[in-house]
Amino acid sequence: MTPRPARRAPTVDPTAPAIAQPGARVTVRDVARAAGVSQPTASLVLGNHPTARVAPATRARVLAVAHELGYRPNVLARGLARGRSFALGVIVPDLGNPFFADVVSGAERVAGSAGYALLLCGAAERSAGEHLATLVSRQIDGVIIDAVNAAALDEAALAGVNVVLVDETSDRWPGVASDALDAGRQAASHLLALGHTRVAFVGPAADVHTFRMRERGFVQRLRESGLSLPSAMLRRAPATVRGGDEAMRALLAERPRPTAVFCANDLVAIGALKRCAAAGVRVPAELSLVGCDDIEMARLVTPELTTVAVPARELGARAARLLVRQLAGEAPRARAALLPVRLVARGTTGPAAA
Amino acid sequence: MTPRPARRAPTVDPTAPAIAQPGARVTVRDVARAAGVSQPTASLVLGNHPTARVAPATRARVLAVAHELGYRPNVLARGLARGRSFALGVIVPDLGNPFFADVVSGAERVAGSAGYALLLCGAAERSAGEHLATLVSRQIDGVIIDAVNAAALDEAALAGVNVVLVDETSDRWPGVASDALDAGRQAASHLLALGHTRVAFVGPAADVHTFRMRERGFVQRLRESGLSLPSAMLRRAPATVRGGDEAMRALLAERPRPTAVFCANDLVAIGALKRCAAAGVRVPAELSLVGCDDIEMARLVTPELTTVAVPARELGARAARLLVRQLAGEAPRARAALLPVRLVARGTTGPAAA
DNA sequence: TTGTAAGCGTTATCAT
DNA sequence: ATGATAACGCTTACAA
Repeated sequence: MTPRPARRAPTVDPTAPAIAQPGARVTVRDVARAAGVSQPTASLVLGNHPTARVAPATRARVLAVAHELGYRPNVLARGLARGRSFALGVIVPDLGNPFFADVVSGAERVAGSAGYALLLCGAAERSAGEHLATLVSRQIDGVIIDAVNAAALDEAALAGVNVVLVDETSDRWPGVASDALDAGRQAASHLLALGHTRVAFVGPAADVHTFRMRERGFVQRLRESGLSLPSAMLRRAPATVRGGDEAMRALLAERPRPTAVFCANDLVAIGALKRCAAAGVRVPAELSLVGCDDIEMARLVTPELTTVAVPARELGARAARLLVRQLAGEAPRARAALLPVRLVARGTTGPAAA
Repeated sequence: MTPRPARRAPTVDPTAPAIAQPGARVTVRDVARAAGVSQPTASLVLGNHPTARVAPATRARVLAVAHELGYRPNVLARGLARGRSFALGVIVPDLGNPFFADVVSGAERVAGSAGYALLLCGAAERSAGEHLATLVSRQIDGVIIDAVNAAALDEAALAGVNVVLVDETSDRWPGVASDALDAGRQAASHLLALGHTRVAFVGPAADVHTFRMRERGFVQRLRESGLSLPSAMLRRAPATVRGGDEAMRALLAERPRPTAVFCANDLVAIGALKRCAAAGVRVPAELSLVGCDDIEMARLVTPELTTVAVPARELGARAARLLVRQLAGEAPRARAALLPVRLVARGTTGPAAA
C-alpha cells in the first residue's frame, strides 16, 4: 500500500518549531508523527484509557509531544467513533423562572466537572418533543427534562434516549424530585398552626406533577384537620407573577374572603402579594401568604415571603449526576428518595385575624 | 475492489417493513440502499444542499424513503466532515443573575431557530478560559461571551474562534452592547431633575466594561451640572443583592448622607433598598434609589424600583444572530449601534428632601 | 445525473 | 507493546 496521501491542509509543519500554531488544529496523527509512533498508539495514550498498555517511555514521549504541540482532542470525532457525544441536554419550560435557572445551573456544574457539555433547551419557543429530536440527532448522551409532562412526549422520539425527569414521575424513566406532597402538607400545617380555617390555594391547571402534588398535600393535610377547600377557594392560574396577581384579585372579591392562601410557587405568591398591596389588603394582618420554591426573590419582597424551600440547584445537580453515573456504566440505583423540603416562616404569614 | 464488508450491526434489515426501529439509528446508507441509489447521492439530497443537482425523481424517492425510515442526520458526523459543530457556546458569569438568564434565553431562541445548539457555560465554577478551551475542542462554531473581561482571556485559547462580546468592547472582536454610558447619564439626569445634589454611586470594582461605563456616564452628567462625586459617595461592592446591602449600610453611616443613590445594577439596588427598609430609612422620602437593567424583580419590590431598562434578551438574541450571520458567510456588518436604554421612573425616586 | 473514492479525527480490533 | 486496518456517518471532489 502506498503511504497515506498528503492531507489537504497539513496542520503542522514538522520542521517548524513545536509551538501551537494559532488556527491550525493539531491532531493525534501530528502528535504520533512527531513522537515517532503510530497514530493508534498515540491515540491510546491520549485517550487516557484505563486499558492503556503502552510502554512507559512511549507514553511519556507521546504526552510530552502532545503538550508541546498543544494537542486538543476533537470531541466531535471522538464522539463519532465512540457513538457518544459527551453532552447532556436539559429541557426546561422557561429560563425566565429563577427556579429553572437554578436547576439548570446545578446541572451545568455537575455536567461540566464530569466533562460533559450542557445543551440548553427552552421549551417556550419550541416544544419539548422538537428539542428532543434535535438532541437525539446530536447523539446526546442523556437528557434532563424538567417539569414537562413526560407522558405527552412522543414515544418514538424518546426511544433509546437516556432520560432523567426532574419533578415529574414516570415508571419508565428515573427521576429526581422534591417532596412536593410534603411541601403542600407543611404549608397547610403552618397555616393551621396559626389558626387559619378559611384557606385557599392558587395553582396552575397544567398537568405538571409537582404542582399537582403540592396541591394534593395541602388539601390532604387540611382534610386531616377537618377542613375542606370549597371550589371558590381553589383558583387556577398560570404559575407566574401575573397569574398570582389575577387569581388574588378574584380571591379578594370572594365573600367571605380567605384568611390565608397557599400558592403553587413563589412567582404566584409574589404576584398575589403585589395584588394585596395594590388592593390595600395588609399582609399578614388581614391575609397570610405562603409560596413554594424559595427563590432568591422570596427574601426581597416586602414583607419577606414565607415559603417552602425546594433545593432547585440540588435537583439539577442530582439529575445530572444520575445521568453521568448511568453513562459511566454504574447500575442505576434504586429509586432515589424525594429531596426534603422545609417551610421557611418569614413575613407573609401570621395568626388568623380574630 | 470487494464490496464493502458487512457492518458490525446492520441498523435496518432491508427485508423488514420500513418502520423506524426503536433504538436503531437509520443512516444515509440505509436510506440510499432502500432507495436504490448510492450513498453520496442520498447524502446530496438529504444534506439539503443548495448545489444539489439531483434528478427530481431521484430526490423525491430518496426523501420519501428517508421519511419512511425515520432518518435523522447525525449532526456529529456531519460536523466532523464539514469541520463545524453547528453549535454555539455562551459564557456568562452567573446564571443566577436574572439579567444573564435573559441574555442566554434570547441567545437560545435565535440559535435554536437557526439550527444551532447552545452550550451553556457558567463562569462561576470554571473560568471563562477553561470553558473556551473545552468549547474549542468541541469545534464550537462561535462563542458569546457576556460580561467577562475579554482582555483577561488567554490569547491562545481564543485563536481561531468566532467570538461575539456582549456588553464588553474590544477592537478585536465584534460585540453587541447596550448604551451603558447613557444609562448612567439618564440616571443622573433623573436625579438632578428631582433636585438631588448629594448623590452616590454603588458598583463593582471589577473590570467589566458595562459597569465602568454606567459609572462614567453618571459622573459625567453630574459634572455637567457642576456636581462632583466625593470618594465617600463612591462605594465599591460586588454586583449582587448582598453587595448592595452592605454598601448601603456604609453609605447610611456617612454624614452628611446622600439623598440619592445610583446602583450599577438592579440586584445592587434591591440590596440597597432592603438595607434602607431594615434601617428604617424611608424610600423615596429620605433616600432615592435608581437601579439598572430592569429585571423582572424590579417591579416586585416595594416600592417598585426606578431603573434603567436594558434589553437583556435582545442583547442575547443579537449576539446569536451576529454569529449565525457571520457563520452563514455574510460579511460582518459595520460596528453595531449601541442598544438604547430607557429610564423607567417608578417608586424608589422622589424629590430631594428640603 | 450519478457513482466511486477519499477524507474528517477519533476509537477499536486485530495481527505482529 | 505496537502498528495496520477498519469503522463511526457524513461531505465533497472527481470520474463515469
